[in-house]
Amino acid sequence: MKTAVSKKLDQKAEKLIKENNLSLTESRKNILGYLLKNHGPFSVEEIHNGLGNKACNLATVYRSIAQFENSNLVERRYLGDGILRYEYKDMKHHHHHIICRICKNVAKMKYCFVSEIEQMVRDKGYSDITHSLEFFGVCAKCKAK
Amino acid sequence: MKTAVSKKLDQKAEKLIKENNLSLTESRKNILGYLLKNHGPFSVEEIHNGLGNKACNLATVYRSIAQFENSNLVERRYLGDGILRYEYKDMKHHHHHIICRICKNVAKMKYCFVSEIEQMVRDKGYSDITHSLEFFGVCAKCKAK
DNA sequence: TTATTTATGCAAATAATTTGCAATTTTTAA
DNA sequence: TTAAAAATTGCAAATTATTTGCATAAATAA
Repeated sequence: MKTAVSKKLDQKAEKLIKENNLSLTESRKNILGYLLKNHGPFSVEEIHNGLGNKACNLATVYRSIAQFENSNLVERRYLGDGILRYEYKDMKHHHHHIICRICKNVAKMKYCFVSEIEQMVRDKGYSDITHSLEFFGVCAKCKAK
Repeated sequence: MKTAVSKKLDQKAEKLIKENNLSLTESRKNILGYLLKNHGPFSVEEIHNGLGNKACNLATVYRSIAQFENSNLVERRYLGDGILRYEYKDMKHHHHHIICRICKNVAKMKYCFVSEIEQMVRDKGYSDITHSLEFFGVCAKCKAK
C-alpha cells in the first residue's frame, strides 16, 4: 500500500538523483526514498533492513550512500557509539540532535544558533564551512528508572 | 632529553591516574602523558606511533584509552573520516575544533557558547548533558592552492 | 614479602566497510 | 529504437579498526 505522501517522496527522490547526475537505479531510488520518508539518522544496516534486505545488497547501500554524500544529499552523523549514521540533508530544516546516552533515543532540536559562530570561523580564513553539533544526555525516562 | 615541562606533565599524568583509582602502569603513564604533552585529537594508532610502537602493544593503547574515557580524563572526537580520535579532556579549557576538509589540519577554537543551548536541553528533561561540536571547512592555505 | 588483583602481550576473533570482478542495468548516441 | 559504451550491482573475498581470550607479568593490598 503506497500512500500519496509516499509516492510524492519517491518522485522527489527520483528528481534529486537526476538533478545530481547520478544514474537512476532501483536501489538508489529506494535508498534515498527511504531517507526521505523516515527521519534518521540511520546506520547502513538499518537502511538495508528497512528496505527489506532483499531489495538490494548491503554493499550497494554503502555505495549509494557514498554517492549521496558526495552529492550533498545526505549527511553523516556520529552519535558516539562507533557506528556511522546517515540522514537526508534537508537544507530547509537544518537541525541538531539530542541523544540519550542510555536508550539511544534521538530527538530533534530545531533551534540552531551556531551559524553565528560560523562567521568567526569564516573570519579565520576558512571557507565552505559546515558544522556538526550533537548533544548527549540521559533522558527523563531513563533517569526515572 | 626531558624538559622540565615534560617532566611536570608526566607527574600530572601520574597524579590523574592515581586520583581516578586506576593502577599506575608504565603504559598508562606514557599514554596519558602523551595526551597531556601533545594537542590532539589523536587516533589510537597515532598515539601508539607517537610513543614509539615498542613502548607498548596497540591493544594496550585501546584498553588504556577506554579506561581514561570512563574516568572522564579523555574525550572521543569524530572528525568525519571514519577514525576515532582522542584528546585529554581539560575541564578548564573547553574548546571546539575547526578541521580542514582537505589537509585535515585541526585548529583550536576556544570560544564556546553552546552552554546556553544546553539549558534548553536541560529544560527538555535531559540530565548529565554534554555536547560535541565540530566545524569543517577549507582552510586558507588549501583554498589558495 | 607474599598473596591477590589487575594489566599486558600476543594472536585470534569480530564488526564495519571496501573492493575485484563477472553479470546486469542504465545511459548515450547513432 | 537499438546497439554500443558506461556505470551499477551482487557476491565473495579482502581490509581496517577494534575487541577478546588466555597465559604471563606487573601492581596493589594485606
